[in-house]
Amino acid sequence: MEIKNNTIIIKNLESFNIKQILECGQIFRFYQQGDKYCVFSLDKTCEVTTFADRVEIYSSDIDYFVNFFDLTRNYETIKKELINLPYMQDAINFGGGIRILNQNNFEMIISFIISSNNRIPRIKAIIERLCAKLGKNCGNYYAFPTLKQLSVADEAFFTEIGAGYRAKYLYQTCKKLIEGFDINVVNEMTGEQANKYLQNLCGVGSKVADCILLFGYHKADVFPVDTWIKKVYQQYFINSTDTKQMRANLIGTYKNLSGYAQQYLFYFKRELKE
DNA sequence: AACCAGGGAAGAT
DNA sequence: ATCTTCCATGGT
Repeated sequence: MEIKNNTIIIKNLESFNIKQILECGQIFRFYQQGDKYCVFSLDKTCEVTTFADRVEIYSSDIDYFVNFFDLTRNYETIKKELINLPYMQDAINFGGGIRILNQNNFEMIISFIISSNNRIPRIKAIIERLCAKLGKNCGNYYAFPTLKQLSVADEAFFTEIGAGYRAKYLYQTCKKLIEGFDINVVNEMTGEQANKYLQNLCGVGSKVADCILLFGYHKADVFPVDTWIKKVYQQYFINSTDTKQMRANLIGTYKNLSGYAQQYLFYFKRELKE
């Protein structure tokens, strides 16, 4: 990786594929424009362009996006450790350019409450309306609203932006955060403790908690079990419907690299649907 | 334990 | 073309 002016240049394309990174289920605020991707996080944005020999990330906040794209972590090491574990060979061959983004914990909490029992295009649309209504105008896009900006929203507001029956979850959770529920103590917890702790928020069950922990706190000892992971598990492991057992067995299998394994498996299964 | 609560995509008929 | 299912969580 090198940095020139307002551009990060990445030459190791083996562990950086922007399509894979954006489409493995961890982020909702991005779109493709011709040969480049526009990506948004809080009030920041960047443009990612892939060339034959390099990727360029253009932004006025270079430091933010070095961390955001997790560029100081060695994914070769992670893949080498995982490749010998069950079903990782095909998944890593297919999606070896995946990285786990370092996203903002508050943005992840709100976004993944919206994600529950929902599909990606609709999740993206709800979040866009949320930003447009309450977020700072940053010129050609809107920032993700701050907690303070969200404090004016009532349940009807969340219904208006199309959140459906999640409206009351969002309202309740914002209220709890405004009242001082601490989302930073999670950093000091194990995945297991943090999963329980986040379930104190309305609309956050075990799966949503794991997504928040993996994408908002980079906790890799969790395993979000969604419908695609259930398919993987039933096909390759045991034909069971017990989600808790699946999660425990998968974490038992992939240990402290569970979060990475989940992303490789999710992307592999969701893209191939086989 | 079994059901329902937006809404829209995907699957089934 | 139209009907049914699916999706995570919380509440009944």
